[in-house]
Amino acid sequence: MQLHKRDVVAAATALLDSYGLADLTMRRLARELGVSPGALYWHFANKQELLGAVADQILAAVPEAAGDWRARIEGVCAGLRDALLSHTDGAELVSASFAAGQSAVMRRILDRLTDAVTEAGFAPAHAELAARTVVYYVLGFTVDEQSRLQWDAAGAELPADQSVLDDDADARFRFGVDLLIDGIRVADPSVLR
Amino acid sequence: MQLHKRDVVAAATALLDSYGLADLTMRRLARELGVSPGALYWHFANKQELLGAVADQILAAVPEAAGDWRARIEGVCAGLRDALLSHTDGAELVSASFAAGQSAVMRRILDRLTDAVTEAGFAPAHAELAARTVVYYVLGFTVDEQSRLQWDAAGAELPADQSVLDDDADARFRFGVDLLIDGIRVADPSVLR
DNA sequence: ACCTGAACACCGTTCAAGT
DNA sequence: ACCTGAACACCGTTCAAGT
Repeated sequence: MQLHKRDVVAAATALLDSYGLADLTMRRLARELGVSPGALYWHFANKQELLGAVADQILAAVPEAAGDWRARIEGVCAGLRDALLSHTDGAELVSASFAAGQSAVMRRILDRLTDAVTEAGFAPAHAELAARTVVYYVLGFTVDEQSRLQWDAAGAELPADQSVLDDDADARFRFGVDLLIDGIRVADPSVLR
Repeated sequence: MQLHKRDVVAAATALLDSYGLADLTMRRLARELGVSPGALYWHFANKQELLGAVADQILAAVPEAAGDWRARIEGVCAGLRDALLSHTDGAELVSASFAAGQSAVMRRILDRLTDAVTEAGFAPAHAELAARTVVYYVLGFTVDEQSRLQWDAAGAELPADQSVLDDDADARFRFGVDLLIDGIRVADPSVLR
């Protein structure tokens, strides 16, 4: 039967979860699907475009956030991080696809953050810059966190050292988000507080 | 004559500047140096380690920054961005090497930023988190900026559209840095204003 | 329209053997 | 100690030809 885009993306996501980004190759994916490597190029222009589709599938799990601008920023950040952490190398893949301009969903998330910052009182151009700063933080933090997590999971068997207060990754993550929110709160001239 | 680490790094940097990161391969580098590919593995454990050495060479141009904590953060950020922009794909290379933990100089830059944030009144653990946030911003912004710059340089010949106020990249960059500095200023409980 | 087969032009890494 | 030669096990992408 025919090969459809969604089957390809589903198989790619399965490959990612089982073996990681380095083993997500066009040839291996084709083998898994029982087709020749060339077949994939009927459905996707190149590997970047396919990875962008996988990134968008991962990001589909990020929920809409409600509340005031502050709560919405916090919600989007937490949801984004959770989505990235639930797939092997998810942060690295989405980060690369975003940088390559291949993730439509990431752009929508950026727009939602821009809206929230606009509500905080920023002019549109400045709001997008602030929203980008938030995205860079979430991606950078989570790429880092996930690489440590995956390194620890392979072998290392937790050294159980300074891992009581220090490794509360959630709290560390929120600390950075709050720093950015504080910056947004005071940087805007129209808000006194 | 013998091959030395610094010759290898110099040739790699030249290759990067001329053809970009995608064409900086172990085989091509060996060809350029007139040795067999295997020779490189006597001097470097693997490609990641070699790229880390190239990243550190690029980062050697980042100057020490003086002044109060605020001026030092601004100085390091500006110096870092300048260093990245002066090599083809410099931001992407350094970003990847930092994420892979292969850049010793990037860790020192992080330490300098941590010192500055500590001087602003943060406890060490929080200071490093804030410093990381700054690094994620500079890397994210500059990867983005450079990919657009290089895309425009190839062909596109400037559309000359909304590129008067909007594309003042320096100002856009400083806006984000200031946002972070504002966040650092207010997030700390011991500093009033 | 959709896919195969086969090719093109490469990769990173290893390692016995040489000097 | 330092490097060669050759191999191993792959890559992404293209494209005539088939159905």
